[in-house]
Amino acid sequence: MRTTPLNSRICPLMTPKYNPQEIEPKWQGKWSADRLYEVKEGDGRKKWYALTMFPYTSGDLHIGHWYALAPSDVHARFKRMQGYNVLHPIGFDAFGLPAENAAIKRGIHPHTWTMRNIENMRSQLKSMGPIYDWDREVITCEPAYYKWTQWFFLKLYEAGLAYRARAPVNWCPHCQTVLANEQVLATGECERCNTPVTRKDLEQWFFRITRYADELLDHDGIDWPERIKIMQKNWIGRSEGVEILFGLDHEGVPEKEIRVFTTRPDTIFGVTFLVLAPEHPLVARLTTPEHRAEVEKYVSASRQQTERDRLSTEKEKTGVFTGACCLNRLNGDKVPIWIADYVLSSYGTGAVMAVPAHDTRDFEFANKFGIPVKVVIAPPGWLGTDLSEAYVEPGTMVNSAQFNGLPSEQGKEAIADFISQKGYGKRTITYRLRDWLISRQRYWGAPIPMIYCSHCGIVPVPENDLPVLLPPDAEFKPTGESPLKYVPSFVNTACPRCKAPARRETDTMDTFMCSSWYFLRYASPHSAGAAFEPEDIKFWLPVDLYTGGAEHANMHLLYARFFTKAIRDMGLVKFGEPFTRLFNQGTIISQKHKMSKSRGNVVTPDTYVAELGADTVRAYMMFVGPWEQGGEWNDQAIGGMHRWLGRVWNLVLQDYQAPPASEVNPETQKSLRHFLHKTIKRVTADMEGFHFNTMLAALMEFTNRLAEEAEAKAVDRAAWQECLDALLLLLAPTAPHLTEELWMLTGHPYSIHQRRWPAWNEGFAREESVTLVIQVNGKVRDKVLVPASISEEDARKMALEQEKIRAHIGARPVQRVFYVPGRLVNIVV
RNA sequence: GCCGAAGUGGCGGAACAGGUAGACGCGACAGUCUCAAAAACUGUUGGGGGGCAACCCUCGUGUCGGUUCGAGUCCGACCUUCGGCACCA
Repeated sequence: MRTTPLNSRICPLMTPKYNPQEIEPKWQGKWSADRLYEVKEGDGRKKWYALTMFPYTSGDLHIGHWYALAPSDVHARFKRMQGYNVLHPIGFDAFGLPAENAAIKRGIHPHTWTMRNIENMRSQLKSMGPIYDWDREVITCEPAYYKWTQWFFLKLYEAGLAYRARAPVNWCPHCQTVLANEQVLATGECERCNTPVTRKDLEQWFFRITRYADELLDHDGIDWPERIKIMQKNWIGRSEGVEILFGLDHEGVPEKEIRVFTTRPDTIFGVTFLVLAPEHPLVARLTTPEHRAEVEKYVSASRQQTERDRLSTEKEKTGVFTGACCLNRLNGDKVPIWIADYVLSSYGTGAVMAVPAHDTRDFEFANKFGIPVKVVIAPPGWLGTDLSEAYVEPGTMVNSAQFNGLPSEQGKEAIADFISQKGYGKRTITYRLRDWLISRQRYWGAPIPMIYCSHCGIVPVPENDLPVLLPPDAEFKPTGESPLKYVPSFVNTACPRCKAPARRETDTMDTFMCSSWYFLRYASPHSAGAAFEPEDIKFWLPVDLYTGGAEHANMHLLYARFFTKAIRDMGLVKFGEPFTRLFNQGTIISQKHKMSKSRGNVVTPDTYVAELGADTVRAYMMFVGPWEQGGEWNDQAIGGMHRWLGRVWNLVLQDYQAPPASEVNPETQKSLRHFLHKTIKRVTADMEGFHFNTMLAALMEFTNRLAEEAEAKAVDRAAWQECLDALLLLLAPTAPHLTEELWMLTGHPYSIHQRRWPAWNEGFAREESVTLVIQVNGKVRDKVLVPASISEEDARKMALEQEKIRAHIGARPVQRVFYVPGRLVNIVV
């Protein structure tokens, strides 16, 4: 243990004080002037593309941003020191509603607001000391970028992956725009502003992401967290089942069938009614005159409901009878047709066959409206009595004609086959995933490059005319229609095909379109003639390591995968997965809660950087807990990190009093070397596994040991210096400024960040002696330091000879002895 | 309701692969320095009990069971917290 204060060893006049305020801007300036972090292709080094989800231009980086960005930077620096050619770029997700809302609220143009925010964020980012090559910065709202966003839209259109359709869509009354399904919360609220979302029938642009549903379910070959893969699988919601046609025979109704989708064809003999979604196109035609008033009332009421009300599972079932019936072709039953809002028009066929005996929802509905319940799957030991609740498990088929007696799992297949043979329906697969709605009725986004001509119909803007520029002079009235609609100079154009006057599409694109390809642009940020250069893509892509929050599982991460697969099929890239490895960092919380403006617990890094320095903030972020789990921001604890960096400073700069050769202790020297190599090994492994908290703990233990050695003065100068050099190199990714300064002050050539990561020698890292634990009946009774090479025989013998152990054994005979090499001996008596 | 992650000192967290629970840090307490305080540094710090003492005993990783020579770690049931999905037929 340390006995004398370190400070007493340091001459205050000779040694500079650790002053991050001075050294951090100094080195940042020098690195920038020297273009130390400039990224260039093809110098023979292996590439490493490490990407962090780029920030939205909200104006201020809070500590959550740093928690995403700083450890990524540390890891990228580590890879760089390992000899990789590292691309670790930064940019800004710059289109989006908040800019427009700010414009409305404060009278600033969204462009001004955004660019001002970027400037502020850029200087905040720079204060962190990252290895970003600012020449590769990408800003999605710049015409040079969104020109290519539009170009990709045209490519998707050409490929038949972009289409325009009228559909009931999610509408946010507050944002005054439509939203994609992924942007509506489970509560039915807008993901951005938490306003309950309503429904509107609108003609909108969609991307055919559903065409890739099966491929998106396949995560083979990519190293992603299980959790995210499961979230995507649930979201895509593939279910295999049967589409069954129920016969219709109604005067004046041309359709002779209703299509229903079911995953339980084994229950078809238990159908006692059919339910259509209120929006189902057949509703109006099938409803009989005496039920018309009631049905119309119900349809208009459900149309007005918010998504939240509509989807609430708490709510009691409602519905009305249409007066019409259809035919169950398997048993000739006449089946009454109801409408109810628990059936969704957007899933399956918008119609379900209701089997109250074997579906909880149908059971509830049948009970309420007095519809018969017919058991067709017998629960084990069933006596033919009425069910008190739906039986949804497998069982034995009954009341099902020729299928009686079959186990229901088998019956499922048998009936599916029977239905397809008879032409009553076919096997099919349904997905929960819907096509991606990308139109937005707002100003601050990339205009959809389409033109409507009264002669030629929908005509794409020719590639040569891109970009379709956003007019700077739009009014941002939130009217529910795109502000671009009211800019005549924008709207009015000539048809590219027939030259007649035509109108431009005035909706803009969902900003998730902008972020679906930004990772490609970083490879060729200045390419003017293309979205990217194939050879750059070939060199850098796919992204080796993508880090960011898990909240994007079903939005950005799904969209980007779809986009990549789509352009792969166009032949633009050769890979189908953009991000080979994904890592999700946890959330940093403060005062036990997630940081939020409303709670007033948002921590801003700037004040800590100003007070303690960026190195302290970087290191502290990584010390609060495992990166994937997040951690708690603690104002006290960060002081501890600053103290430790100060101790490193003093330790490195102190004048080590090496002993004369005769007083050097070879044992200590050896043991210190072992500690050093063990530390290099630990730190390397922790870096590789993103275990930054334990990596720093290992470095702290190492500095504690060095402080002891500074007192003991038993190792020679070379050994001491070797330890200090390694300490600085191991700490360089975490505290780039401090280590650069100390590297210089200890007489090394600039720059530490161009040095190689230290290597360990396995022979030195290996333990020479181990503490052998001796247990009696599983309880630790003694510990003995033994050579690591001790033989099993010796260990057993030695254990039984220990005085304390003999005392514990007493007169009892030894029954068994367990030996775990290098760990313990357990004596059972 | 379903899916996923996690429950360890006063606090954040360590513990590879079933083998010393509590590394590292914060806080607290005591001390050094100081007129004093702050800062810095040094020491102690899971609970209970015993010993003049180096130490010793005992309980202890959300709860209850189980497997094992041995369980924070594996198995079963449950409780709590946090994420995601939720009338998806």
